[in-house]
Amino acid sequence: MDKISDYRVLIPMLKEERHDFILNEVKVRNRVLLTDLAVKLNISEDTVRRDLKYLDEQGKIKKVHGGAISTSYHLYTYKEQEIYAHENKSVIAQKAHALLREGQVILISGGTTNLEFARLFPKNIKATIFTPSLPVAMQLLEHPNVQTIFIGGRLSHEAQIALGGETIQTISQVRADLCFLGTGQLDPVHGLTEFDWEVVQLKKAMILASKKIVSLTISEKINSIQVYKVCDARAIHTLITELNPGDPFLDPFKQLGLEIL
Amino acid sequence: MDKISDYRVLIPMLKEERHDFILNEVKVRNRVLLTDLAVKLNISEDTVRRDLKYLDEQGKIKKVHGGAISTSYHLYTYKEQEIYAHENKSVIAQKAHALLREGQVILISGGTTNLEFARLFPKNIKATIFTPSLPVAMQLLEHPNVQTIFIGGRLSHEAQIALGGETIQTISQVRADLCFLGTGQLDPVHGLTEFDWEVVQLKKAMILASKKIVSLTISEKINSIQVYKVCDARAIHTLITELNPGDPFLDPFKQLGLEIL
DNA sequence: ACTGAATTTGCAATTTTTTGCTGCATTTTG
DNA sequence: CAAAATGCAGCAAAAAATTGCAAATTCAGT
Repeated sequence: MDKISDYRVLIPMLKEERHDFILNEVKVRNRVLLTDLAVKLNISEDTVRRDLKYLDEQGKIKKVHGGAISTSYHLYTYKEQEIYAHENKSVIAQKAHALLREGQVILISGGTTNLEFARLFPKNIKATIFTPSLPVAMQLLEHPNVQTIFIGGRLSHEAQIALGGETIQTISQVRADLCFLGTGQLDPVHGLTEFDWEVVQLKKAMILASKKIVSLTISEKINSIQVYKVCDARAIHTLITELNPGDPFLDPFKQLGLEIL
Repeated sequence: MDKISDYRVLIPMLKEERHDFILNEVKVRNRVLLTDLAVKLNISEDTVRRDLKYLDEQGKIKKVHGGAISTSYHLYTYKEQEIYAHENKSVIAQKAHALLREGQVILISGGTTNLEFARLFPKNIKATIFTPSLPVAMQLLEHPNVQTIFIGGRLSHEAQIALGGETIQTISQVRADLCFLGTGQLDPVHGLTEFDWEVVQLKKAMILASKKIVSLTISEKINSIQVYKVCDARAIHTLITELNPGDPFLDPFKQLGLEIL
């Protein structure tokens, strides 16, 4: 992020570029502060104000006192309990874009980080995505280039995902290039763990069905343990957190041979 | 971890964000204390008071001494204002309650009327419900007594339902007591018709899988025709509209032997 | 390359909005 | 009934928005 903003300070942006940048910021963060934008874009607050006003008139964003918020944000019930963690999850979701290739078959499990990943999935990449998560599927329907296949079965009220024998049976018939695995708890020694036995079975099946396992994990879930084990940490090929890849906090996983992004 | 919590405190919230936050709090716990909100949002109680006053004037919450409570549970929950002819659909959904019995196995297709039916499904009735509709499934998850089973498959971007061979295959394995069929167009002579061939296949499968077919139909969809035929009007056992059962408009269906509610 | 119009951008002065505070009225609670 | 808690109105400081204007930039047409 720092790299990018430095770059931005030196080169003045065209109006259209600014607009795109602002729209992206709003999309990713759901809200932006006017002052932040002025600093990031290295232009006066007045210009930002004018940009926001224009984008508001276009209906692209909603301008409010002190900044702007996403218009689509209110529509669907997207309960974002912890605002701070949401920022991190957006960062993680965007890092994960680096792994995507045209035409991949992808498995995505549940969880709010994966939901964020689904929301921010690049609009221009074609992919076939299997998921047992209701909210993830809902998000993916917003992406015209994504072929979404819901893995059916008995739905869990709390987790809002399909669970049970039929679901696992269906997953076993899939061959995916990538699997984005939601993280319960992650520990270098005890691996990936969960508190729900059925979720463990589901995730095991997803791992078996995929060539490459990616774990999107906010750092606060690292170094904690739950009762049931899904897999060893080694079974995860790529670990993506909101931290800098060089952060010593992640060293134990690096030593296990995981790719860190 | 300290970093994160400090970070949260330092970021000022926009007024609209606070409003969203408060609405969500009210929705989740039905009541909120003014002092709690002031602490959580890290602003003065006066500001919270003003926020609550504003939201009260908007009718979103009810302000009471020392905090606020939820007005009625269904105000902020869904985009129900956007559902066309919502009033009528609510009436229809409630009439349909008369058909429900404890422990039934039920099939529900897509459509906004069925969505409304799912939303208003009696909280106290136990049932097992199969559906290929994403929004319907989401609504059903709010009902603890309902076992929801999603019929998976390739998802249609527009209709937000699962379609295709796998979906139909799964439906064919179900034996349901009741099937609530969303209506494309309904005509006494030409029967139930749709403009999407795949949806037709899906509905045919649902009809085969159910003992009794119920059609929830707003009256304006009656006496119009589309290209593909799902079934004869006679195949429908019970027709529920927003009209009075004795309305002469419904006579043609009565003569065909349909039960009218 | 030069001109001149149109657009864009930044600046300063003014207005509006937001927010916290003080003092006082009102309600709740023991 | 009295003490504590809550609500309310007005006020002032800070932040943000608006307005008018001038400098800078872009760009078409010579």
